[in-house]
Amino acid sequence: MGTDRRLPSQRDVSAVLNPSSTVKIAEATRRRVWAAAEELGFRPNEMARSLRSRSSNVLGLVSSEIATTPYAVAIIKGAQEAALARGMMLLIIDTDGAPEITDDALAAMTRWRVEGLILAADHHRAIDPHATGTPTVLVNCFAADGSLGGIVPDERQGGRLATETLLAAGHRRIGFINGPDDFPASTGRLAGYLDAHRAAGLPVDPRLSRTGDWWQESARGATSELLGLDDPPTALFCANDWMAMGAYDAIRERGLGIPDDVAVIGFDNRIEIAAHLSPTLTTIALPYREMGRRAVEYLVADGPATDLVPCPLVPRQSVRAPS
Amino acid sequence: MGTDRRLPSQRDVSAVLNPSSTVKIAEATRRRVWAAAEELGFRPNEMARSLRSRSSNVLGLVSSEIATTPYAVAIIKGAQEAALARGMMLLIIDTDGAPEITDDALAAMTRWRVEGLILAADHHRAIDPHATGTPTVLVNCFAADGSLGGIVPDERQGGRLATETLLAAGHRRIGFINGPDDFPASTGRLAGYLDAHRAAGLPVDPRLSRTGDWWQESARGATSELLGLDDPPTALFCANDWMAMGAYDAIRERGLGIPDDVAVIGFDNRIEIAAHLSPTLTTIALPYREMGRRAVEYLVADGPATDLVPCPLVPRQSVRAPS
DNA sequence: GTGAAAGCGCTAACAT
DNA sequence: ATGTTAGCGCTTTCAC
Repeated sequence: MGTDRRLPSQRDVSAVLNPSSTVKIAEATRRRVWAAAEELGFRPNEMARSLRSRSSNVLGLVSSEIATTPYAVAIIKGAQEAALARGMMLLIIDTDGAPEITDDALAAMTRWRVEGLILAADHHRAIDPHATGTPTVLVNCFAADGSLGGIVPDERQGGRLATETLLAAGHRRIGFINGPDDFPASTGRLAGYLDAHRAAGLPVDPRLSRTGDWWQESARGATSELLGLDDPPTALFCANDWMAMGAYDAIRERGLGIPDDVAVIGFDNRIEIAAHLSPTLTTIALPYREMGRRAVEYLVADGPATDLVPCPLVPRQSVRAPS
Repeated sequence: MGTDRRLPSQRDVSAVLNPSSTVKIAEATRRRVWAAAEELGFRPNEMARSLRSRSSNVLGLVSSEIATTPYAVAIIKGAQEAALARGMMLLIIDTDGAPEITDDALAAMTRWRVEGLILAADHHRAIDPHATGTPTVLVNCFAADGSLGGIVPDERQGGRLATETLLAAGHRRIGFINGPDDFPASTGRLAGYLDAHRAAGLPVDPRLSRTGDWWQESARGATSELLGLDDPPTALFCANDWMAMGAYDAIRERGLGIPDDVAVIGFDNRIEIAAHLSPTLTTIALPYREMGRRAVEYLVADGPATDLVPCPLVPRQSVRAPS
């Protein structure tokens, strides 16, 4: 019975259980350790591990009002996925937008010695970031002073894609109902609308652009005006799905059909709306999950300072397929 | 110049910075410690603290598909709030419903030595919980074998409240469009519907109850049938907001008005729908945030084994105010 | 290849 | 009221 009955030392156990250890351990020892760990249900204590190795393997995510906003949660989800895939923990705190909670959250992150910090916002906007000693990425927001890298949706590409989708379906007069000027989403989506026209060699009729307030009613009015023009648009690009919903109302009021009389494309892909209007709404999605994922990559691999994530098309019924 | 220049010992620092310490420290020492901590930006290392004190001050929340479901996120939010208020960290992992991720999540929770575990589901249902060595609460779900305490919405009280709201508005014939039988939400809401009738001394006309599939179309059909009856209902209780949306369609098709010809009440308070229909939808809210909050209380204070959280009314325009 | 020993940053028990 | 010391559960030298 040549079985070695001595206990492996602590060091061996550590090396076996720790995939990242470089220490060489005999196969026999490995097996004994695994078997014992299995039998005892042993789980290494992460606190002790972190303390000793002076690396917590923890990333922090502090978000403002994300967890209360139906869709932006996907940012958290994406970050979570990426972190777990790398064997890291994600510490998440949502602040509801309250500054004192943000301070507390940041303090907590420091006490837990997070190795990187993700600051995320519920909608694309500028923020005034606290300086912490920790590597930090911004998601869905950017530093007003440009001091920090930010991962944001490529609004311009999205606006262009929306417009091109309409162009591809044969439309030549495309109305645009935008949000207020002071949102990055508005300026970006407008730029994309213009880009698409330019690329197609088509003139832009300024009378076809209106500004709404992101809400349904404003777009209903704007759509009515647009449809009342001598040479009305045959398609409408609404800068968000709520406004697309308002456009639907106005189009129906005139007894017109979607997509045959007027095609409509939205932005944001709020599926509770987009997938349930009739006809269902073709729209551009905000790549939240991907943004969360990239935030983690950025922190661990030191990615680019600013990252524009493309917004994909979600084709549904409100735009005819190209012929 | 009586200033004491000696450094306070480690023990004093620990006692001062630790609110829960019972050790008595002189006021002068306290001040010196605070000042130094402030100046150095000192933040105690939570890992070391947890390791030594053999208590992690961490709670774990593992949820299935919550972070991808627009509203149930509020469970996480509520739990977060309550945990932070008690100075505890909440470790959150959403599993997307995949069993192997759940196992990983549970293993991670163990390695971080969580002192309590919250298992949450995206909709009210029975689950088959893993046994872990850690105190566990279920939220929005219950153990099929009754082995674990669960915090769930009081569907029955909600169904009763919905029905009573209609009764209070003067309605006597109330249609009920329920979800499929095999959901706790369906059986509970039906029981509440019956309760309200019984309490009001009103008979229940079985022809007024229909079963939908939670989706808009099914309720549209059911509503049409109901409205085609010789003695049609003057009010409709739809077991969720999507179905209320379908009821709206059917009511409009008949040229009837809401709430004057037919009142409608929904359930779930999916605000993206409820607040944006016209007229806006009166509905019953699921108390997700409160449920998350209670889960934490349960774990730290050893609350009741099963907890039914009341569902509040959210009055909007689809039911006339009581006269 | 393996074992022994030190020490991460704290808290708690024991002295003074 | 304050200082000293041991040790939480690991990882990492360092000697063998």
